[in-house]
This record gives sequence, structure tokens and C-alpha cells, in this order.
Amino acid sequence: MNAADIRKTFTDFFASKNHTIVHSAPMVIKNDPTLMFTNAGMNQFKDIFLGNTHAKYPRIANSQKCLRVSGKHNDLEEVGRDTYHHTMFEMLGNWSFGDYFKKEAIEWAWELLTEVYKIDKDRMYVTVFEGDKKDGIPADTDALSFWKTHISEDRILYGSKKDNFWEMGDTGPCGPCSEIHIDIRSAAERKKIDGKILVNKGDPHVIEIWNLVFIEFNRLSDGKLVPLPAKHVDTGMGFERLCMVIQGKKSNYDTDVFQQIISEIAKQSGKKYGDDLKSDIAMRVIADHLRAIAFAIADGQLPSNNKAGYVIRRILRRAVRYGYTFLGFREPFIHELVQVLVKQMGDFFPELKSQQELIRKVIAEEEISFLKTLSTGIQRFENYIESNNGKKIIDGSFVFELFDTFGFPIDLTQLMAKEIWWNVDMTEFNKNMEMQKTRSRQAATVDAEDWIELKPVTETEFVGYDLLSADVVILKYRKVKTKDKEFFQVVFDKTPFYAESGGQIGDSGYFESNGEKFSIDDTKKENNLTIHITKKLPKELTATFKAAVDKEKRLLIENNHTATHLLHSALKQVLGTHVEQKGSLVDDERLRFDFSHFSKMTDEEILKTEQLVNEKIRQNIVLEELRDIPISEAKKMGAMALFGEKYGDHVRVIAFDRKYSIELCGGTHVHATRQIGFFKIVSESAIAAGIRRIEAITADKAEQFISNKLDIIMQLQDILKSPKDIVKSVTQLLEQNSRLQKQIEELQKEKALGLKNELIKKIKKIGNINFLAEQVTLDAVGAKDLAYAMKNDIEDLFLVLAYESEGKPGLSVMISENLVSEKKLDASKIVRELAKEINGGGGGQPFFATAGGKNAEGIEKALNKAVEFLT
RNA sequence: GGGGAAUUAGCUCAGUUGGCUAGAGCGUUUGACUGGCAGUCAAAAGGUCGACGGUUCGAUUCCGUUAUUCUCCA
Repeated sequence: MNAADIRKTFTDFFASKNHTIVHSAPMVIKNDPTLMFTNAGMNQFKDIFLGNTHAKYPRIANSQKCLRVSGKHNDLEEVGRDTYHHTMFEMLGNWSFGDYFKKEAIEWAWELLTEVYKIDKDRMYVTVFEGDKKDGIPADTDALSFWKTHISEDRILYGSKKDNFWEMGDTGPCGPCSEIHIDIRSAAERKKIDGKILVNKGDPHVIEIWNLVFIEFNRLSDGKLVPLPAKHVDTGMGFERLCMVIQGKKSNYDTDVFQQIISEIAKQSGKKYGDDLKSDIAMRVIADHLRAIAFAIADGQLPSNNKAGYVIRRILRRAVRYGYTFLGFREPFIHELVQVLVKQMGDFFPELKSQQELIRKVIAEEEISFLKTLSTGIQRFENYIESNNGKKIIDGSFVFELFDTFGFPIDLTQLMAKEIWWNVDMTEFNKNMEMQKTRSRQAATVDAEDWIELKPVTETEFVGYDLLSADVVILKYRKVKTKDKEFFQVVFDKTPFYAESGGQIGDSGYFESNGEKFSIDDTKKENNLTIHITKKLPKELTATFKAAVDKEKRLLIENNHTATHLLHSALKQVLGTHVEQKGSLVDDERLRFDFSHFSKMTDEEILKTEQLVNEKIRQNIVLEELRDIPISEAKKMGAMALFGEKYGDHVRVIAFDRKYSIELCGGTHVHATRQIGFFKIVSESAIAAGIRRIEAITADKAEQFISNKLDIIMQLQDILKSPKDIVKSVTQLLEQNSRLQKQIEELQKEKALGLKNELIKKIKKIGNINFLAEQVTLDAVGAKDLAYAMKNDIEDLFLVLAYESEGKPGLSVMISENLVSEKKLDASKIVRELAKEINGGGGGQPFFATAGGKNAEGIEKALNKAVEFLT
């Protein structure tokens, strides 16, 4: 069975058990501060388990794209070294939300594995929870007795809380779990050691294949467990592992999921997979990481310099690094593999296929930039070796700097050091690393107190589409302390405040009761919970409050959000249908829209886009809002969905003329487009390969922008005495100007020459030195110019110039270089001496120095004193 | 969220106890050589030294704030 068949068999099987098959949610997560990427199949159902949302279907099954780069079982640096860990993987799962429980979950898992996939029963073991005295939970005898009907008791093992009790977090839903393990070792090995002993011991060939979680408790913040009214099933089976088992391989990487990619890498590098451990690891790393990056980009997460985007960048860089070190790649190569991946997975994941070109370009760009990072790192390394000639040991602090600041991989540093028989001070390096870590940890501690619940928490009703103020009560609140801030998070039963989402910033405003008014500074969403941020709490918490959104600000935000939709459609018309939204920011000041497009927009294209948007604004198109319609219907209407939508069978559709703009969107919009007034693009730029960014403004901001520009033109016209053609007249002026400039320069030269000649006449010969100390009516720069000019003309010069500018006295001393060396004269020292007379200080070089002071009366004295330095 | 670094001519970058009236290579323009292409030589143009504020007689250089980018940690 090939991988595609195995996947299909899974979904078909659960469909036959009355499960609804849903799509994989995007791998990139928005609106959850605790998670950047989907790391388990259950993520998209988290709200249901938390009780924030109701389940739409009682039974669900799917294959979910997941990404794991850190965590207790998975460290990015370990992926590829073994044969069964991955960054990106598919998790097959089935769920029950308050429907079936342990009996069916166990029965079906067993049926699917043994009867459908025909896996040898003799190789399987299962584990059940042994109970925990501290928590006061008994052993999972239910699971045990269900298992006994399928498998002999000596193949059932007890697991501790660590392995067999699943918790989502410190608090929240949790429960015992039951794992199915499989032994894929050879017969000879199995004879030597009983597979039972190796379960959960890290043997790569005795592995967990399916985890069945039975969610039946809720853990409170004091650590107590209470039974849940509705019990859920949450299962997860690693797709790649399953393929390995069914295809009779010893490594995930030997399955058809990876082999095509690996053989392409082998071809390009001229090495054979299986020949050498190090190059094998490199090929596995690259094959794995390619999948992670490609899917992340397809889901809308581009590599960038922070947060989720940086995680993606690092995964890619790790792949480049392995290719560079172990396979000898010196040129970008990973982007060439994209086509192989798309050929293989593009059918089941159409998002890969539709964005193939973008994925390729983005990866290529990133590869180039990392290869550059490597070469600057090598340069720095070589400079260090040269300037520490023969030291034979590289300072830990230097290695750390190379790593921490310039991103040069530590293992490359070690490799390069080894090649020239140098050592690296790793103790010092690790010390630096440890310091960095503790510093970060300290800064990251957000001290959130427990939620204080005033009323049972239900879903907060959002009324902000229709109302800007509402009577609300507080459901719960908590105090949060960060390093330099302290504030409260408040949850209402309903709210007109829009929580930051989909690029639109959160509303601000206030809530009040009994004449007491409290500002709401921001509104955020956490796990579907709308959180209002305020600095102060009312005394009477149980009162009914009037919660009101800052109306003006909201209107401006709506202008920009609707304009974003109009722009999106306009771009598709002007540039083509390949334009896809890649990011968006909407606030009360401006809108920022990132989209896929491969070349710089021309001035005409920008103009055309603006014209189209403004035309739509003038048409005063009325908002058509379909608040709760099935996603299938929305798609039929042609709504643009972004990065694939999260599961949920009802969505909100926003249309401004169905033929023009129709999008799935949760944001707030104007009632009719004329409110936007005017739309103006202020910049168009590149933010990544194949991605462009437009920044634009609307309404009074746009009006202001235009009137400022017009004002400049009016002023110009005024200044130029209203010519017919401003451009022509300015051009003429510029020409004239440069002509005059040259004349002035000549005149100034003449004048300076005059001044210079006048001064030259005053020069006194003292010994063989040409001495002059004079006051001039120049400023510091003029004096400097003059001094340099004099130096060029007069040999053996000793010149002191004094001047007064802006009421302050200044001195400049210029001494010919030959005098400096022959007579050991030092303008710097001299000027400091002279400056005493004007209550000042100064300095400079031996041949030229300046000083400034406060006492202009002293100028004459200073000039008189100058002659003393000649002897 | 925290730490480090970078930002200098159209491009790639030099420029350390703060003072050499800011430099190089490539590119651009002009001129000469040549039948043309190309090339060689010569010359020129081009810089608010990211922005703002401070210290100083003087800041590209030191300090602070900010923007953008890079990078490591959480």
C-alpha cells in the first residue's frame, strides 16, 4: 500500500463509522499566544475541549498537518539523526465530543490496525494508565477490560502518569490515555529480547504508533481534578510511522513519503543514500525540513526575522547547513526539490500545488541569504585566526559572538577549527549561552494570577457588528504583571469590542458604572475568549456596566478594512488572479497589505489600482453581510478564503458587490463604501521574494496627504509667480542655479583669494617662520577653509585665526607639517593654551586644531599670546 | 518578550583612544584612442554617514530615544 492509499483507508474507515471527515486545519496558528503552529491533531478542536465552543459534529476524523520544533520529545537539532522524528508530520486522528468513549475507541483502533491494515497482532502491545495516588485517580480498569477482549493480558502494560496521562496544560481538560505500540524488529532480535521490555524505552524499532486519549477530567488551578460532564475521545496516529510499519520498512525515511525527495537529493549531490551515516543524516534532514518549510509557506507563514516566521527560517537554514557541510552544496539547491514534493503531495494538499512557484522563490531567496551569512561568518573566523596568530585556541566569547550575533552555526566553527588544528573553548561558550538563557527566561516571566470567576463562563457574545456600546457584566478577570507593566484582563458576558484578529487591531474605549469610568486600552483574543485590557478595576465588580467602543477610531479602522477588501479585488483585476493575500494590518491610521506578485508594480498599475478602488468607493456599494452561512455555500459564491479556513461549518461572508469583492472575514466594515471617502497608495515595496507590500491611507488621512501635496504645488506656483508649466520652470531654475553656483564658487574663490592675499601681506617673518595671528569675520567652517587654503600657499606657516560667531569666540591654529615635525610644534596643545584666554577648551591634530570659548573679550589677548609659542 | 549587531555614493563595502575639510571597487556620464563592436586610458558627477535629541570647541565615531534589517535565546 502506498502512502496515499494508507491515508485514504484511514478516512474511509472512520467515515464508515459515521465520522465526519474534515480538512486539515492550517499548520500556522493565529489567535493563540501559547502556540505558533499546530503541533497535534487536537489543536483545531481545543476550543471545544475548553468549553468555549460547541462541537458541530459529535464524531470527526482527519489527517492533520503538524509541526514540532521543540518540546519534551522533539528538539529541532535531533530531527534526522534518528529515523522516526520529524518537524512536519501528518497526524491521523478520530474524535468523539461527548459521544462514544473508551469501548468504541479501542475497538475501532484495533479493528483498523489488525483487520484493515492487516498488521501482525503478534507484534503489538498496549499500555493503560496505572493510576496516581497523589492525584487520587485509580488505574484505568475500563480501558484494561476493553483491551482484554482483543488482546491477551500479557501484552497489556501499565504506564505511569508521565506516559499515560495526558494534559493540555497546567489546567484544563485531561485524562488517561492508552497507547498502542508495535515491535518491528527482526525475528532473531525478537527472540533475544522480549519486545515487551522495550516498550517506551526509546528503541527505534519498538515504537508507539497510536495514542488514544480519554478526556474525562478538568484540572483546576489548585491541582484538583473534577470529572467532566461530557467525556471526549482524542486520538493521534503518526502517519509516517504507520506507513513504515505497513510498508515493512525500518525507518520512516525509507517509505515512499520520503524516498522520492531523498533520491532527488542524492542525484543532485552525487552521493548515494545508505552509503555513509553523515550524508544519510543530511539527506533526511533536508527531506524533512523541505516538507516543513513548503507547507508553512503554503499556509501563509513566510520566513522572517521573528516569531513563527523565524522558526521557519531556522528550519530552512538547518537544512542548508547540512547540505553545505555533509553533501558539499555551495549553491542554493533546496528550492529545486519543491517540484518533487509537489508532485508527490500536491493532490491531497492542493495548497502546495497552487503556490508552488511562490514556495520555490521564497526558498531560493532564503538560501541565498543564508549562504551569505555563512560566508561573512567564515570571513570573521579567518580574521580572528589571523589576528590571534598561533594561539591555537579560540575564545568562547568570540565563538559565542559569531553564533549569537552573526548566526554562524557552532558546529561549523568547530569543524573549521579542527581543520587547522585549533581548539574551541566550549566551556566559555556554554557559559555565555547559559547567561543568555537565564536572562531570557527572567524577562519572559509573565506573572498572571488565577482567573477570578464571578459568573460561570460561557461564550462571550460579540455584538460589535451592530452596536458600539452595550450593557455588560463581568464574567471573570485576572491581574497580569510583566516586567514593567501591571494590568487587568476582563471578560464580559457580551461585548461590542472587536478583539485583534485577521490583521484588524483590537478596539479601545471604556466601560462605566455609577459615574466611574475605566478605559479599555486594547482587546485581544485568547482561545476564543475576548479579553479586555484595563489598568484599573471597579470597586463594585458585580455591577452592570456600559461598555462603549471609541467610535471615531472604530470608524477609521472600518474605512481601512473595507478599503483593504476593495484593494485586494482591484489588485486581482489589475495584476492578475495570481495575487493572493499574504498578510494584512488594519488600524486607524493606515492599511498594509502584503500579497504575492513577482515584479515591482509600475506607476501605471498603481494608478489603475487606485482609480479602481476610488471608483468603487464612489459607487457607494452597500455592505452585504452573511453572518452565519455554511462554508460550502460561501465557497460556491466564490468567497476568497485565506490560507484555508479552520474547520467550522459556518462562516461570515463580507461582500461589496458580489461580482467585485467577496471574502470570508470576521472584521468590521463600513455600511457603504462612500464613507471611505478617498483611497491613496503611499508606498509599494518588496518584503520577500515574490511578495510585495502596499501601504495605503483613506478618508481624512488621504485627504490630508493630497492637500499637503497640493499645498506644495500652490506654494511653488506662488513662489514661481504662476508659470504655465511648473516643471519646465523648475528645470530652468535648476539649470540656472547650477550655472550661478559655478559663478559663485569662482567669485568666492576670488574673494577668499582677496582675503587670503590681504592676510598674506600681514604675515611677519619671525626667524624662518611665517607668522600671523589675526581676527577674521568668518564662522568656524570659513576659518577652517581659509586656514587650509593658506597652508597650501604659504610654507613654514604658523597661523592663528580668531573669530566670533553667534556671540561665542573661537580659535583655529594651522601649522605647516614640516614645522610640526622639525620644531615639535603641536597645534592641539597650543590651541588649548590660547583657549584659556577665552574661557574655553579645544584640540585637534598636530597641524590643525580648533577651540571655542565663552569670553569674547579675550580674543585680543589670545592673539597676542600666540607669538610666544614660536620660541 | 529579552540580549547582541548592522544602517556611510546607484550597488558592495573601508573608515577605533571623537579632529586626516568622508574613501575604495563596481556602476553612471564625458573625453581620447579605434572603421564599428568591445576594450584601454583619462576625467567628472554622485553622500542630510537611517531619523531625532544630548555631551563637546568639534560627532560618521560617544550617550539616549526611535525606525528598519540581521541574529541568538524564551
